[in-house]
This record gives sequence, C-alpha cells and structure tokens, in this order.
Amino acid sequence: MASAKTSTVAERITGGRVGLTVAERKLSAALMADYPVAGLASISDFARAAGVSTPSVLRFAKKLGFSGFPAFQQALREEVSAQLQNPIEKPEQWSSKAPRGHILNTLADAAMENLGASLRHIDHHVFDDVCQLLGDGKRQVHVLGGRITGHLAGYLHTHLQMARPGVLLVPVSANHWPQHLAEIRSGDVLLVFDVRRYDARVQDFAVSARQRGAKIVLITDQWMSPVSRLAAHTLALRLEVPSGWDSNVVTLFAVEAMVAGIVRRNWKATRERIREIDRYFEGGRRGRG
Amino acid sequence: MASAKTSTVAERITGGRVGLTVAERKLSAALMADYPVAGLASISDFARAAGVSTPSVLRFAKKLGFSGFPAFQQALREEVSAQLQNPIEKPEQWSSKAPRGHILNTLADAAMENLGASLRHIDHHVFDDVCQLLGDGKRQVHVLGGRITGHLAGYLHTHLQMARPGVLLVPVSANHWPQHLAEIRSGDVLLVFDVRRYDARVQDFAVSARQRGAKIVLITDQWMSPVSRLAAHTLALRLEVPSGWDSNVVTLFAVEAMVAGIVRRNWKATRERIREIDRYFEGGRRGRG
DNA sequence: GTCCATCTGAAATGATTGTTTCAGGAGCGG
DNA sequence: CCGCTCCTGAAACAATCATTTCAGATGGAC
Repeated sequence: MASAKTSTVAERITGGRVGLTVAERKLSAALMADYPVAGLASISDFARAAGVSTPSVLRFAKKLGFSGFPAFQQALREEVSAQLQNPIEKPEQWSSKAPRGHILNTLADAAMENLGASLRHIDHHVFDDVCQLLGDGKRQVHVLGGRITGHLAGYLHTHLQMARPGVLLVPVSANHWPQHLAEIRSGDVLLVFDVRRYDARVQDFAVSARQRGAKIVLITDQWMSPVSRLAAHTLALRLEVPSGWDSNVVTLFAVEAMVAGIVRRNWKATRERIREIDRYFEGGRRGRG
Repeated sequence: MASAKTSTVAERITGGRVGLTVAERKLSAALMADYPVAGLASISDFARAAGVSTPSVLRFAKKLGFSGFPAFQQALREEVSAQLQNPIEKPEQWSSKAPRGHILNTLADAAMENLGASLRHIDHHVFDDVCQLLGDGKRQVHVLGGRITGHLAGYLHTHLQMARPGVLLVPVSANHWPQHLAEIRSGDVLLVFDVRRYDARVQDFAVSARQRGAKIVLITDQWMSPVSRLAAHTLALRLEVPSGWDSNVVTLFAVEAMVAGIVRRNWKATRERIREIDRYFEGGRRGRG
C-alpha cells in the first residue's frame, strides 16, 4: 500500500522533491490539465492522453510512492471524494455569544453537515416508497431498534400510531423477540434501525422476519449495516460528529420526515385518531390549550 | 458511446423514468452514499460495496442507457470533471434531486432555522451550568418526559448512564410517580422535558420534587412551560415546523450536546463505564467491529 | 566520434476486469 | 396453493488492463 497519505497527489508531484523526466513531465501536465479526473481512466487511456507509453505511467506512479497504478488511482478517488463533499453554507457562528470552539457551535456544525450530506445522498423516491409502505394500513408495521436507536424506534412508534393502526414496537429485550416474531405476517413491514456496532441479533431477527414474508426497511449509517442485503429499502444517513460518538439528530430528522410524509397521505384518518387519543389523555391533564 | 449526455447519472437514476429493482436500488443507494466516486472503482468493488453481484451492476448501467460499465464510468468521470471546475455550488436545495416542495427539503429548512434560532437564544453559560449540574456525581439525576418527549428522556437517560452513576428515569406512567418521588433527595437534579400542550401532571411532579429539595432543569419550547417558574435553569428551544406538528430534532440536539458537554468533563470515568457496559453487551452480540 | 548512464516504448506475460449464459428463486396474480 | 413472469447471482468466458522484460533511443562527457 502507499505510504504517506498526508499529502495529495498534486502536492507530491509539484513538491519537486523528485526530479521528473520528460515522459513524467508530460504525464504531470496531462494530469494537471484535468485534475484529478485524467488519472481516473485506465492506464492506457492516461498514457495516450499524455502521449507516453503505459510503462512510463507505471514508473510515474511508483516514483510518487505508490505500490502500483491501482493504488495511485485509489488515492485520486479519495481526493475527489473529499473535495466533492462541498460544505453547505452555514453561519460562521451559531451561538454568537458562545466561544468559537464551544461544544454547541461544534456540534451544530456537525449536525448541519450531517443533515446536508444525508439529504444529498437520499434518493427521494426511496423515501417516498418507504412512506407509502409504512402508510399502507393493510400491512402491519413492526419497529425495531437497538440499545440506543431503540429510543428512536419508540419515538417513531408513538407517532406512527397516530397515523394508522397496526403499528407494533418490537420489545427492546431480545428475550421477547421469538414471541414477537410470531406476530409477523407475510406482507408486513419491518422497520429496522441498525447503526455502527451492528448488532448480530438484529440481523438474525431481520432474517427470520424476512423468511416470514416481511418487507424490510432499514435505517442505517453511512457504512451500511449488513441488514441492507435483506432490505427492500435502505436509508443511509450520515451520523458522524467530532465528539467521538455518533449523533442521532439526523436519524430523528428522518423519522420525523417519514411521519410527516405518511400523515400527509391520510390526514383525515390521522386527525380522527389524534382526537381519540387526546380525548383519552384529557382525563389526566388539566392544562391549558 | 452513451446516447443522451444531457442529464447526469444521478438524474437518470432518480429521474424515475425507469423503475428500479431491488438490486438496482441498492446500487443506487451505494452510489449516492459516495457520489459519484463509488462508481469509479472497478465493477467488482462497486458490486461489493452495494452488496450485489457484478452482473447486476452491469444491468444497472445498461438500464441507465450506457453501452457498458466503462461507458457508465466515463459519464461519471465527466461529471466529476465538470463539477470540480466550478467549485462553489451552493445548496439552495438540500436534496438537489428532490422536487423543491418535497417534504425532505421543507423540513430540512425548518430544522436548520430551528437550530439557528434556538442556539441564538440559548445562553451558553446556562448550558454550561446545566452540564456541570448533570455531571455532578454527588447528585442523583432524575429524568422526566411526557408522552412524546419521554423518548428523548429515555435517550438522555441511556447516554447519561454511560457518563456517571445515579441516573434515574422517571417512569412514563404517572401512576408510578408517587413511588418515584420518594427517591428524590435534597440536592438531586430533576431534568424535565415539557413542550407545547404542557402536562399539568408534570408540573405537579415538579412542584413536589422541588419541595423535596431538588434542583429543576427544564427543557421546553419557545412558549415556555409553566414549570420554568420552578426551574433553576431553563433551555427554551424553537421546535416549530410547517408540518403542523412540532419537531424534536433540536431537542435531541440539545440532549446530545448536554451529553457531550458532560462526558467531556469526566472522560476517563466515562470510558471505563462504557467498557463495562460493552463487556456486558458483547455476550449477546457476535457482530463485527 | 565513442562510450556510458539513463530514459523510453514495443512486446510478452500475468492478473483482473467486464460480459454473457443459465439455472434457481423471488414476487405476483389467479 | 399453483403457475407465471421477472429478477438475481454463480460460473464460464472474453476482453482489457497492469506489469515485467528487454532492446533501442537519447543525450552528455571526454
């Protein structure tokens, strides 16, 4: 593998630490003319574009410290990837009173970037399909979360119940999963939250649910839980924050967006259900408006 | 050579003109998760990243109108090239592919405005004081939420437990509150979530807790729960969204920020607690990483 | 002009990729 | 539950690619 990943390929070239030969200068010029895309084609294309032979390209890559042409390309791809994550416009400071490095500002930055990155990557057709699936009153919906995401599962469960009947929260404790599995019928929907430290038991549950004919919707992080291979729909979100933990702000956003998308579909029925629920809760509440 | 070069690959995919199969949706998701770099690796890498077979990738490319995988890659390279040349493209839309009025865009706007408005109003000294109070191991912390916010209370509870001992979640059901009140000692902290439709029973609980010598921290919305008159510290957040419901994205943000602020104070102890918890959970989990 | 060191590309090789084929399986309507 | 259609991936194949080898080219020193 290539050694120093501290510098970009361009820096290595112009760094001048290495004297370039004629062929190498041609390659350098061709690469800079359309950086770094020129280097992302095949080795022969790149050679042709620069007007040199393929072995020269290879020697070029090795001279720059890469193990071979694929390693060279890999570095270029990573640069592109990093560069394309163009940051969204954000306030230079969120909380004007707070110090620049205050955790409120830091995390707000991260939250916004996560939200932006997630939304840029979400396919809104997938999102709409998920809403339709979850809003389909003929299917039961089962919601499953892990130790942390279980709270989000609960949040979704509570809200989804206002929009439609037949919403079941899979118990947090895995001990009760076998019983719950028996509730799953063909055509049901299983909504799974599975992020980072993916839980093998969750995966097992998903396998069983699928065998029983359930459609699986997965909400996961950018590294994609293995459950995605079982899922009919997957929403991959960006959850990284500099605190060293993951942030579920975007996850909750996705949950609320789904609820909003579902409610919008059958607003009348939802309003009626909400009234019923409220009527019940009024009993224990004396509050104002 | 591929025919129409008028549209980007992303647009062809989300354009919806072509119905996507399961494998194709996975590919789409994987591609969007790191667009367009994910598609610039070899066909087998791309297939592996998406969790499908290589032939599926090929069919995907052909379905999008390309003569083969190389043509597909060529199109992606051209997009990268074009995009890297005009560097500053502001996201006037969050999900560029989704329609302007799509719920994802609407809610994302609202979320950002809420976050900004909330942070502008929060006094970071109050925030820091809250963190210190909640991080003080000599005080028990009781966390109380309502029907909806109870899930956020649970989220905070789970995380706070990783940072310190003596964190208690007040049961959701008001029936058990009398017993729980007996757990509250002088000097304890009661963290209350109370938003909109303020619950009178929550207020009653807060009154009792305060009589027992508890300090009260309140997380509420911009209209301020009446509990604020009892509270030592109040964080008022902006939670309005155009869906007609409230959004708790900012609330969760505040929760995570508090956790981060507390954890930062005593990181060593936290890490040890996390290890212990992990050790326990390892038993029921076979997962990777 | 001759020699030497260095650079370069044609050709051969081995490795990997992209493509096709085909049998099995999932999903769907009757 | 059965039969149909369409989707999917394992395996075989063909094409291209990345790499090595080696003879010829280049350019400077004397």
